[in-house]
Amino acid sequence: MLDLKYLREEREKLERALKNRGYSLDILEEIDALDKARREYIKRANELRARKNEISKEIGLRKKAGEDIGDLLEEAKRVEEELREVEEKEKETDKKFWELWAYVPNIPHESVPVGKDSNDNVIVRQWGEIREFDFEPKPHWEIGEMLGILDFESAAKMSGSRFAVYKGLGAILERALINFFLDTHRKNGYIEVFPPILVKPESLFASGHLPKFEEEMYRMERDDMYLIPTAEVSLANLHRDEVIPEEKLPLYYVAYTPCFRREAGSYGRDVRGIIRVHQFNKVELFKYTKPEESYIEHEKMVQDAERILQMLGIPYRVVLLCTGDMGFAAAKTYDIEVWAPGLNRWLEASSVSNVEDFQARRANIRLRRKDGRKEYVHMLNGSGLATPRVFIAILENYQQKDGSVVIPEVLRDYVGVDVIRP
RNA sequence: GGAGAGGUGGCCGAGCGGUCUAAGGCGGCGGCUUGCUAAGCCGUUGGGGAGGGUAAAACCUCCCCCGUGGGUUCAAAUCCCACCCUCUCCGCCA
Repeated sequence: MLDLKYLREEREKLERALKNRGYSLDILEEIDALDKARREYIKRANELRARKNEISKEIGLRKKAGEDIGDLLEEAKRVEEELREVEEKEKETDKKFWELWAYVPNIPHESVPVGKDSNDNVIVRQWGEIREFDFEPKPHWEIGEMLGILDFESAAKMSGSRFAVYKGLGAILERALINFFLDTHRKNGYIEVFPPILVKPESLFASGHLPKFEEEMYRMERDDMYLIPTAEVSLANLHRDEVIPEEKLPLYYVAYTPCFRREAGSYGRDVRGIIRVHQFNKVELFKYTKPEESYIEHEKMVQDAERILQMLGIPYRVVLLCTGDMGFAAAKTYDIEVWAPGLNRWLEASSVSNVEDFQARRANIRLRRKDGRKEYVHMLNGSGLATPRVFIAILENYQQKDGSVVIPEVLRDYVGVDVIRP
């Protein structure tokens, strides 16, 4: 949620931001009108309540003195009547106003390129040698099935499409990745957290996933709980309604969780393999920072995620998303894409965003300056990393002509073997 | 799932229909005193909103907030209803 100053005082900035993101400006008129109306109602209601308080106080005094209070009771009735009317309108207007305001996305940072869609994203850097194959590299699902470490048939039987069963060394490799990610980030100063993955709607509102992305999530109707689409949700709620002393910032967190996504609206896309599945594992990085430090911390977070891929020897590129391609809550986002030779394409393995104070305002998380002043903190999130895409990259980049897959050196202690053979 | 207890300011804790503008304590901050330290004394100390004020602050006025939402009343922390959360015990289960 944005600061209301953008609506009231810095309207041009807001309009430019919406335009650059490809949003229509139409709702702004309505929001603006609602804001003005609601303030009028607040003003009138406050006046009436003030009078009401006066009357009550005077009744108390007069009663004690044994005087007549008939005229006051009458006035009180009139005031009460008008107050009810005004309060009702106020409530209604207020509700509509905040509903609409909650749909307004974050303002992109000035360093974000203006653009329409992913074609306008900017490749910032690329790392690693793209391997030349002396045979036709296979897609990961073929490798995985051939090695007996991925089983899509059984997965479809128990859960339907877009699920995978990891077996044997496949299961071990998956677990190895999670542990390797967690261990590495922990050594870089992140506090490890294992949060709930079933959360209340308020938590999703705070992280910015509700109300806009209801369709993307699995909901437990009986208890009105949701399965998290990312650990960002849990980590963004870790300090909800808290005031953090500035000397405690920045706070670094890392969490492994399963993530659940309905993938509504992507029917028929990436249906094979584990590119796009309903349930996957992800290690998430999260930071709470002072506003003046968030962009430095953002760069550092990207590098923390990149380091993992360097250690694994997987070629990747860092992409700066343009205004039209960024997520709702983000002010600036870098994607890290890994090279998948079997698919002959780049796959997003991480998305690292600075949401500035957008979530902090929704979650009410502030910092206390040394002089006692309070400000909203800046919050950052980034995958570090999502396992399926890395799993794919390992299988496809490290595949050998005989169908075996070499395990990257840093993972060998975790997996227990150097090569997965047919 | 059953039974019970409880949710009040940063924390502890009183209050049970009208100076609650929430006692008192602890903590924090400022000061005084004290040759140091401990202690003592005085003062101060919540959040949100609307309006005014300012270059921006400071500041001023009013309103709301005692778990949440309703209700009763001229008047609610206090009475009534519903819900949420926490804790204890029992049952069931991983």
